[in-house]
Amino acid sequence: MEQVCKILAGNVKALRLGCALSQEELAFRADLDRTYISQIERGISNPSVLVLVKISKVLGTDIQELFIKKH
Amino acid sequence: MEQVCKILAGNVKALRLGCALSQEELAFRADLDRTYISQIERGISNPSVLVLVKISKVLGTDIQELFIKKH
DNA sequence: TTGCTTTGTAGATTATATTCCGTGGACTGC
DNA sequence: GCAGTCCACGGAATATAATCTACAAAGCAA
Repeated sequence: MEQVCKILAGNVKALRLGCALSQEELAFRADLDRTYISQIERGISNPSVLVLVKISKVLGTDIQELFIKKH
Repeated sequence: MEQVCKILAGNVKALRLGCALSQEELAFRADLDRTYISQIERGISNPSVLVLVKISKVLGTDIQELFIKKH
């Protein structure tokens, strides 16, 4: 899709695992679909700002953190 | 719409004016619609990540900057 | 082996982002 | 006055984000 989506993918997955959550649990708490979380973590979707806000809230961080490229 | 969209709105507008660009010129360079730039700057749209990447590139910054709340 | 949980993935549907058309208002300079 | 630029705003059309359903595969434990 694009570089940004790959970065998002890695960060969401890493943060989710850091919280010891399954994709399904994250989806439930963020009021999103499980398969959509899977798409985001694979970098094949182009989510909207509001979706990222929902996810970042559940993961205990802010939306900017999701865009930071790790090393 | 939501708090984050208002922050986006203000930052896009401020950065655009800082570059001395019209909405139309920003839209052209970012390959977006003029009226959509207007919507974003009014905080009434929920743009996708790829749209924000396009805009931030034209404005000479990165996507994270667009989410920083100015005091 | 079996059973359970988690995730990938595809297709069809719904919701909404994004575009495209237009109009009108505020402002500036001539 | 007029012409030109810039922007707010609406409605309709199109593109795509986001959901829902279902099935398969991988991992892990008993």
